[in-house]
Amino acid sequence: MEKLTINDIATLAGVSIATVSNYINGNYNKMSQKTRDHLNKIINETNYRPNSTARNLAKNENKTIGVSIADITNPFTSVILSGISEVCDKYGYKVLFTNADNNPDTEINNIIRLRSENVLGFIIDSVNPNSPIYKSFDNLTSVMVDRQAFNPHIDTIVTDNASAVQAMTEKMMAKGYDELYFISWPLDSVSTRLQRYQGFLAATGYENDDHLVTVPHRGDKPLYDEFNQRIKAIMEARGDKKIGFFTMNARVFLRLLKAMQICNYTYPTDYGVATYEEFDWMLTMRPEISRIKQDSREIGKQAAQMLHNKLEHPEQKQPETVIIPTSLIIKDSF
Amino acid sequence: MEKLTINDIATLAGVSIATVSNYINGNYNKMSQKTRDHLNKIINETNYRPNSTARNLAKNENKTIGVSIADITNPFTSVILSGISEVCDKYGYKVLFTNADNNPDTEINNIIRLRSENVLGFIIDSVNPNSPIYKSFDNLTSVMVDRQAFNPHIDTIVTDNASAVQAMTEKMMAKGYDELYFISWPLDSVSTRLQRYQGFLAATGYENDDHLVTVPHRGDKPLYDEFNQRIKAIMEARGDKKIGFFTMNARVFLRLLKAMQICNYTYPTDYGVATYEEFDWMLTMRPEISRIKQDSREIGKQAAQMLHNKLEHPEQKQPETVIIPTSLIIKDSF
DNA sequence: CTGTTAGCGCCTTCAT
DNA sequence: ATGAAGGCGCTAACAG
Repeated sequence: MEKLTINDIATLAGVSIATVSNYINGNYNKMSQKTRDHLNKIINETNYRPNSTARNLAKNENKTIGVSIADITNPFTSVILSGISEVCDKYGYKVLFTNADNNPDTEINNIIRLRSENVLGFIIDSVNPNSPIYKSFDNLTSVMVDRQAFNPHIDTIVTDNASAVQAMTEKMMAKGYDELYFISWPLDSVSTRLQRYQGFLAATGYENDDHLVTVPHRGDKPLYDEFNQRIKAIMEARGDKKIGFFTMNARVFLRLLKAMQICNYTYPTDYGVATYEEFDWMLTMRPEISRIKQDSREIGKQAAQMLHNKLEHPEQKQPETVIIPTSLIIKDSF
Repeated sequence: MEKLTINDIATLAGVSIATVSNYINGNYNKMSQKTRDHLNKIINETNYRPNSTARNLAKNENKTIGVSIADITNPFTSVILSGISEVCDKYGYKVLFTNADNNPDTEINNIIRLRSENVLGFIIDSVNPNSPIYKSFDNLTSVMVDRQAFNPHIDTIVTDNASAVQAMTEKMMAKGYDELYFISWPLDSVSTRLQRYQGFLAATGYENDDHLVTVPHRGDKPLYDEFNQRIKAIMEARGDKKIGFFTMNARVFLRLLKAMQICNYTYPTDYGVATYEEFDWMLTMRPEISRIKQDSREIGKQAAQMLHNKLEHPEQKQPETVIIPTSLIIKDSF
């Protein structure tokens, strides 16, 4: 079964390729009912599919957007992608997918490949939004998501980091905690981490980093033993101070919980806790966890919608930052 | 900044388009070092990118594979996608991504769109592998993943369902349980659910479905209240029989846990439990959960590898089922 | 080493 | 209502 071309169909049907082309494109008014039916029959029988590469070339358009994802195994990210995908479907964009596996170099390669595919636009969930490669990007054809560059020149959809954390931290403070700690991956220069930490600082008023605990790393490898020691030390030193922790995302939250279990501390008795991110599995924890819920699907949807708008109505503008609101869910974990 | 074509570059450089084409394709032996340098300079300055649509048309090849995902927000699935993506990168395939959001109709549309894109091959994580649309698929260009058709005519990569569950159930039986229940979404005709249930039946020897508990649904909506009642009834009727549960995936496991919490039962005292699937958040549960761990990344990788092999060496063969092994992790939850 | 030319499969005026 | 022909941007012989 060879690949059929428009020519084959034309000769099979005994018409010219122009007529077949018109049929394909729904210009039925340009042919008799008879040829229309005839073509319909032939095309069904032969199961002919026009070559979309040739179509794209001829029309000089390629309704494809490139999506560069930092780490698709992150549940938060996969929900973003579902939002992107939904909106792209709606507008008829194809989605060219790449995944960087959290590796900045892979990400750069992905971007380069996407570019050479002549995609119409980009949605980028970046490992490192400050990478020089984005300097060459055009705010007319790209949208970034989640992590933000220090000096963004591309529209970015982010979740509400700082003020949500600030609000949650204030709730904790209102419960009379003597000390609050912010637990995080190494801040490095990741905007989401920094912003969340800023919110924490704004609420607590701490003026140095004594209450910042990051999971130690050797290279890429987290050193959980050291982390556990650190937590243990903090707990043992607490005396009769009331002590609480805010974890910067769900994974860190799990690590904290684990560290606490090892030395037999339980919340909310021995310590209070709240976290950024919400997942299903939190629903079965007792007492329930206070948490900040973000609408990741909405992030994806807005990113795709915004890109669509820009592609339809190109207009050089100052880069914009859209903040998707979060919701505070307060339970009895502190 | 207009789109540059190979022609523009040729005139700019004062050479023919053939030379430019050769340069683009790395055939440097077909030109002098001088023109090579010259072209290099021009292309860098102009930031020229060859139009990949035109290239694909000219070479009549399109190194793209279409990926149809049932539900990308499922953590299990997103790991599969990461495996697919990794191997596709390695071989230089682009990934055209679609997501069905668990909707069979959306899935069919996605497949149709993918097809008209003239992708080289398909990897399909199907909502409904028995859909008639797959009848028209060719085992030369497609691989399915996870769920399996009753009468597969396409190679399928699945996880070890039946025998893993059987092994786990046998471990439970060895602990002297008087009754074991299999907790699941409605079996419908989903192969993974059926196979896991078969494993359960094989181990227990139950000859009817009295020990199958599915989460009741009204349409698409799960009726958790009814489910909770059902669990409660089972627990209250257990007398002093030792009773255990195997949950068919992590989400159902969470629902069972929740139902148990509502009536204040805890494992392993009041009941025993084990589940299919492993996720990070299980690590903090006390006692730890006995579980069946599947290597979903490997599923994705093998699917992509297999597709690649088929595309390179087309050969009509009987459809094959590849079973990726799982590992039993036995803890103190039963 | 470099240029000419005929396609790749389809679209789109412009005639008929 | 239908057909002929040029063109989309690039590749791949084949000449020179």
